[in-house]
Amino acid sequence: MPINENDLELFLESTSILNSSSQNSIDKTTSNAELSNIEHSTLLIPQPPLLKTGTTLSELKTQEGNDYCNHDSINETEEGGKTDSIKQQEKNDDAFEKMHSNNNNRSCNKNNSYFNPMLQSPTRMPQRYNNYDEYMENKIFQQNKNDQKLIAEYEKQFNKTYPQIFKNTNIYINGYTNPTRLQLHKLIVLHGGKFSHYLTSKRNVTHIIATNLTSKKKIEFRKYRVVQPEWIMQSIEANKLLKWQDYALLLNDTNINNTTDIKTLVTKDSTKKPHLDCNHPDFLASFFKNSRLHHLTTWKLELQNKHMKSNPVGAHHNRIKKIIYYIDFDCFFATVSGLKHNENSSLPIAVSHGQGNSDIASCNYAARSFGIKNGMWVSRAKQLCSTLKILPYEFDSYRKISETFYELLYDKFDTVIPLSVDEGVFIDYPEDIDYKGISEKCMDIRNLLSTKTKCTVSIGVSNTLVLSTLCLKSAKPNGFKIFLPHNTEKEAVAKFVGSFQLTDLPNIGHKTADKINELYSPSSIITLADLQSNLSSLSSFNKLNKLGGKLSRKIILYLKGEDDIDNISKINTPFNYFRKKSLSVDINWGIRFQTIEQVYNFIDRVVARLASQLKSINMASSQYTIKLARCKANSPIEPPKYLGMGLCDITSKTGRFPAHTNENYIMSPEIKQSFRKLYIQAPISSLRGISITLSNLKTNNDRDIGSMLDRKTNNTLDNFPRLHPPLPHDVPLTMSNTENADQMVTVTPLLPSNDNNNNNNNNNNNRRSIEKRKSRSPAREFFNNYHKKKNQERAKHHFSTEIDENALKELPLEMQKEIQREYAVINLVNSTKRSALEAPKIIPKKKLESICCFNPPIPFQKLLNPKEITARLDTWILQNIERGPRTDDALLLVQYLRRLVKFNKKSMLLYIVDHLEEQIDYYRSYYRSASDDPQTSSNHHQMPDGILQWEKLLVLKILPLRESKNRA
DNA sequence: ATTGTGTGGTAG
DNA sequence: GATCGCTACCACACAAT
Repeated sequence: MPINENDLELFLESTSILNSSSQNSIDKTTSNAELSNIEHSTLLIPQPPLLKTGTTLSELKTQEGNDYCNHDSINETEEGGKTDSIKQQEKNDDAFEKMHSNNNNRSCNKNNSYFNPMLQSPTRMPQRYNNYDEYMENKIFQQNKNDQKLIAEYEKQFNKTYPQIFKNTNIYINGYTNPTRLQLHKLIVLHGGKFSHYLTSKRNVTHIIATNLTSKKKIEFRKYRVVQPEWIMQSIEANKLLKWQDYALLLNDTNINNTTDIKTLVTKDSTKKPHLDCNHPDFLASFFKNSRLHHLTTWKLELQNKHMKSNPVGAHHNRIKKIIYYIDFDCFFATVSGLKHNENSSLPIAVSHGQGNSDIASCNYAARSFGIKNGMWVSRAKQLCSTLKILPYEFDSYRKISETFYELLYDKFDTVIPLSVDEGVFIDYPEDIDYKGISEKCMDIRNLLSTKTKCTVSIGVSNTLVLSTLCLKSAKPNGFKIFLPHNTEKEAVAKFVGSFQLTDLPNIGHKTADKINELYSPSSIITLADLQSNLSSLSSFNKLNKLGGKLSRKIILYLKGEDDIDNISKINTPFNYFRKKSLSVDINWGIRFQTIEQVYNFIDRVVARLASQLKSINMASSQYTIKLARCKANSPIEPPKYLGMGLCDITSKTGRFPAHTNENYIMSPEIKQSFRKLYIQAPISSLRGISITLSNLKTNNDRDIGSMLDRKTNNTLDNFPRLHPPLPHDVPLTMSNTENADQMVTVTPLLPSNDNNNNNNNNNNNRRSIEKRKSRSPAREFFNNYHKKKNQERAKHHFSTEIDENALKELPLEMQKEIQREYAVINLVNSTKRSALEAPKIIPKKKLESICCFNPPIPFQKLLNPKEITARLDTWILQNIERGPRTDDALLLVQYLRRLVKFNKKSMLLYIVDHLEEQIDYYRSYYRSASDDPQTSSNHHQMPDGILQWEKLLVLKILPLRESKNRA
């Protein structure tokens, strides 16, 4: 079978990688071992058949594509993945046929299962077992069973029995061999040998087959019978077991002098717990099981799905009283682990996996008094406090206590927003503020939790999220703080905020804190009070702007104890705020690969995981980002942390799937391709981290929003969490179901090509596109025509779904509904333009009337998207803030707003006016605080005239419009 | 000018 | 035995168009 063009391209590309890496490997830092691995990688090129006797190669071939195939086969090639993807376009039967007649020896690889998901046997995806041993045991059992099955099939098909040459041997194959591992495996098994997939079952292994060993392995294997593959081949040829010594790879006297009796090699480390490296199929699971950070993220999702509720009173939450409780366990992990191990909590305790270069996840306050901090390495912490007690993680307990925590508090508040396993925001909307009641509530909660969980919580209470956060900081540990300032008490607020450190403010981490310090006072460390006093001059204000516009605004608001829009929407519309927008897996620990195939296998596993997660939440993705960490050129090959990533260069690449999908057989090849583009000029062994992100998520069906992870269904219907705000059911939306269904490719990418035009063009187009296509991805190519057509159609709609996605998420729920109706109308209007002119009846009049306010949307300077409009207004205000609005501009705006009133565009009007008010307020408060400051007011920055004019415009012209709407 | 990409930061 | 350095999201600079 000739190598087809696809393969050729792939081949060229893969060899170019290899070339570049071998160039690299010339320099001193690269070991010989790496070089030899690279040479081995050229085994990607199909090899000529070597077998002659015993079993013929053709006999082996007929078994290819058979289900008999190990999921840890190292023989997966990229060509395999690609060609499979091409073939999946064909009927599955055809594909299977071809597979059987496949005439080169890129044999069995697990991608075969991509032909048809149904082919995936359950054994391929190991179930979860209680422990690793159990898993191993089961797996080995399965593999032996498979071996028996294979023998039976061969004997049946070729009607002969095979001489039991390798009886009583147990053979393991290390690394690349020629013939391939799989072929050797079959030969060994057929001729009576046992085959070990893992060296972890070393106690039984009698021989190790290898053609090449890394220096490390040479040492490791020096007591074994390490034999070259020719031993197998020639033994079969000779029809008897030849002396292995003649084929020994390692010339080791002690072994050669050994008796030729086949005796199992018992090694010291046979009892050792098997080491899971990143090539092991269960590495991901085992890593995640022990990763605190992974648990944090998954728990957050779980808890939000299960316990989040939002019962604000009315649409405009910011105008009614709210009491925000920020509740947080004190050094949660340390406390719980301490309880579990009956440690005295007054002694320094920390939670960590290891004893040396291992992160401290949490330490108690006794430990903190020594200067120990979370995230510090144990070795360093022990320098600070030699008596520090290191406790293991107790993930189950953490999770369980967290569950109790939310269950106990769920009914006590109007709104519950879990932020983590150990902390959440809880909100009440009382009619009046009852200080005594609040502090009693705090005490009750603390008592309750302390009796039920034996853990202490701290509580910060205030009326904005920022202030609550700060209150919590000052309440810790084991206390509560209530700070509910009146609107008039600005000074008190400023003073309170000023008493904190830079990093105490949300969104200011150590990097930003350093930056701010550098900006204002490189020599000493400044506090928030320093920052406050610094901000009163415009030049200082501009300094802050170097952090970026958004962040500096945030900080200015925070310094006054006010929430920014981000915080507000988090509180007011949590379900909207915490909608799922992306899904990713990051692994930056334990990543050590030798060959590109191992990486591909790994990517396959990661993508499989992502795909199943996507499916479980009933979503599909159209964009991915792959991010790689490779160790920095001059940093040591092994970092101080065991299997850590060390210092790395990080690069990333985004790409798009041909359509929305959640199938790993579409995603995987694409992502691998991006990997190849990204990971160039570096040996595979320097890869230290991989992250794959899927974004542009879309639900399969907007009305049927699936569960996020394993959401429990014990909630009442009323409180049943939703990821999206409910959509109006009677309104045809822009993202109509039918259109979505077309966009979404969930099962197989087979297309009904009943479009006549396209069909005719296809043949012509194909020839051209093969010549000059950029993408080597068959899936992409396959979709190209389809997608183009789709886009053309969509372009006719003036409004794409993106408007909904981006613009709506910021708005309160009520407004979202209304604006969605607007878009529904817009869409109807557009569709009328397109097709309804010929067939005007396409929109029944009744339907139109049922949509609340059937008026066409009102553009502002040709803009329709509310976010775009406010953005334009923002720049307009910013540019004219000091000299005031120009009359004609102001007129334009007012006219626009009046039109909104006239056509009853309530939500839009409200949105715009509120926004304007907020903006002008923002500048006004800035200039006011500047002019209040005695030091600066004399020099510059009196309240500029422009501000007054803006205010005038706002108060006299704009705000009344909002009121008129209320009356109407 | 708008849109997309790669990078960086933060939180818990 | 070590060790388990995740992941969602936003913002921004800059390039591409």
